[in-house]
Amino acid sequence: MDAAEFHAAVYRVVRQIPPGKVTSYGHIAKLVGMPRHSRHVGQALKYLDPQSNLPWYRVISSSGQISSRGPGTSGARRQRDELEAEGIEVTGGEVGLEGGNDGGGRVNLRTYGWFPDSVDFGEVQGDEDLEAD
DNA sequence: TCAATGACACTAA
DNA sequence: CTTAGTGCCATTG
Repeated sequence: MDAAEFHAAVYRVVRQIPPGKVTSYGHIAKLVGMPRHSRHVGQALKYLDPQSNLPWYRVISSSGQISSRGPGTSGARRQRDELEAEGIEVTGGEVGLEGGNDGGGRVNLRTYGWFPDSVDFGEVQGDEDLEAD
């Protein structure tokens, strides 16, 4: 699979994330068939066009933590704002609480997490047996 | 080619 | 709850 295909696959999955829900880089990587490429999922999102209406903000780390794109960047701040706009509660990252805070907060995956075994943008794997929560 | 990097994940303490 | 360490692998200099 080429980088372009990988990116395209990531975009397809991200597009399936329902409003008010979030998922993790690792899970997306799993859905596209490359569970070890969690880091590259983030790369794909970074490489996408600003014009794209892709809900990249619904993708966070497996811990529910919004990735801090580094001090001086407003990416995390925007992401937190978008998530709150979707009705998602974001804890931490309160501006003004700590100096140099770029807005990195956290989302409760137990409430807003979206982790399907597969997505319906194409074919699915006949996986029926899974652990009960 | 080698070395360093990264919008990560997982386990242990 | 936190910090530290290890694994991961395409991309980049």
